[in-house]
Amino acid sequence: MCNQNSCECWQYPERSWIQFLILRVLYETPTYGYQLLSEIDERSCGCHKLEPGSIYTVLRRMEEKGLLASTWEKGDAGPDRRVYTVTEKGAGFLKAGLSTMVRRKQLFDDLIGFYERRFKP
Amino acid sequence: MCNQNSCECWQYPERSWIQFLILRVLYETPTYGYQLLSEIDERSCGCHKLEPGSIYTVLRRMEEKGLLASTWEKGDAGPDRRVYTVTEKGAGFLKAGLSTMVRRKQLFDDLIGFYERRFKP
DNA sequence: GTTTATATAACATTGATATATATAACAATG
DNA sequence: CATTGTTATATATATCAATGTTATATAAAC
Repeated sequence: MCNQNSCECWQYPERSWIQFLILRVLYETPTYGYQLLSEIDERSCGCHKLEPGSIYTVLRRMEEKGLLASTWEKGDAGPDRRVYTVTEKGAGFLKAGLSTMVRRKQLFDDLIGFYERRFKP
Repeated sequence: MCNQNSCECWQYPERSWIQFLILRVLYETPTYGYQLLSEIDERSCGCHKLEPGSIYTVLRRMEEKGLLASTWEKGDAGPDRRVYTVTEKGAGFLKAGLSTMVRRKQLFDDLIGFYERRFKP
């Protein structure tokens, strides 16, 4: 099924799905928490709504782990924003996680196929 | 991106990924924990190895939640086996979860595409 | 006073780790 | 033959760290 038999990723990317989403977005465009909320909402077409409490907690913990770094910036309006960028470590984490996801793609597709066969309305 | 804007699934299927794998297998062929270990290992090509301690804990909790039901059966060899089947509630849970996964497919594919563009060796 | 923006304590869920138990089959030993 | 030890099969559970949610609080700018 897969083309590799080993898995160097130290954890299940499915478990930290949101962290990979966040890293993927920040990798291309560093931004701040409040913006990420709508960004992720948009990209997932409303299927992946996050509460503010979730995103800020996750962002803070990711910075503690050294996956992200932040600086304060003045916005056009409203209070200052904490802008996050992906660190080198964060990029490595993202790469390893996505690599595992790629290897799992067929397992994922199998689940989709199963749904179409058995449950599709 | 998605074709629906709402999400009736009460939780992220990514968070309980393994539970959906288990339900998907048991839905077609009821079996016991030890067998599930190799079944899932095989289907994921060794990318999704589970320790016995994980599968039995998950199975027990899924039965507590009413997603699975079990009966003891004698095997050809070795000790008796606890064979699990998917309950009606379990099937509904599986259907709802997979339905959400389908809606997330494009988000998933976007991550795969991102990997190919940015990281592929 | 509404929108924008961040913060955090407390919590439930999840799956992993480590460890324990028990049965059946089989070979070796006495 | 009977016993012993080993391996493969099979289940169980306590404890733990990671994860994301909930609820709530704070504050700046307009």
